[in-house]
Amino acid sequence: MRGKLYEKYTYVLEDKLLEEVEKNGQYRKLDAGITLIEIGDELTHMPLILTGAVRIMNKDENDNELLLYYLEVGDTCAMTMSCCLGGQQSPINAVTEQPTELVLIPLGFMEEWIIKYKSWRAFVFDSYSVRLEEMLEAIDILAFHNMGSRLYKYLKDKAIIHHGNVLNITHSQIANELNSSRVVISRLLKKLAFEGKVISQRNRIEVVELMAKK
DNA sequence: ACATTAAGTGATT
DNA sequence: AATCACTTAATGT
Repeated sequence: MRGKLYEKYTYVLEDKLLEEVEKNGQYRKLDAGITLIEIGDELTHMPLILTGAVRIMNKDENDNELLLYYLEVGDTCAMTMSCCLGGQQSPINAVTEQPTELVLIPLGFMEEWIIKYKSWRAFVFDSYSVRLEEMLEAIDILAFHNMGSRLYKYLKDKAIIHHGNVLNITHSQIANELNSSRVVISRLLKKLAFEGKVISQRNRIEVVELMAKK
C-alpha cells in the first residue's frame, strides 16, 4: 500500500501523518460490486480511497435505491466522519463501483489526529465541505429538474467514474439507482438517443459528449 | 427451437 | 412521471 498511499496523498497529508496512516490503517484491495457498508452497520473505520470508486446510496423501506454520490481517489467518507463521534449506525449503503484499493483507519484516530495534524484537520473539513456542496447540487437537481436531465447527468457521471464513455448497464438497473421505473428510463433514453446525446443498444449506452476526441 | 431477459409502445392515472 | 399490460427483439441453452 505504501507506494500508492504516498503517490495519492503526499500533497494532502503531511509526512508524519502518512507514516501513521501506514502503520495503523489496513490496506484492502477489492473487486467491483463488493458491499462495504450496509444501512445499519456500525461504523468502525473510515476509508481513504487509493484507486477505483465507491458508490454511496440511500435505500428506502421498499429497497428502492437512490444514488447519493461517488467516492473517488483522494476522497473519504463524510458520512463516516459525521457519525464517528458516537459510534453510530450507518445511514447509507456503500458498494465498490470499480475494483478499488483503500485504507481503513480505525475511528479512534480521528480525534487524536485532528488535534495533532493540521493537514488532517484541513483534509477532514475540506472533504466535508466538498460533499456538502455536492449534496446541495443533488438536491437542486432532485427538486427542480426533470428526470430527463437527471438521467443525463447520471450517465455522464457514471461514464466519468468508469473512465470511458461506454456503459454496460440495463435500463432497469438505471431505474433502480435513480428510483424511477424501467419504462420511464427507456423512453427518456430514446429521446436522448434521438437528440444525438447518447447511443443506446442492449446493455450498452454510449455518451456521445464524452467520446474520446482525436 | 425454446426460454429468459432487455427494451419498446399505447393507454390510463 | 409512474404503472399496467402487452409486444418485439436479443441472447443464452
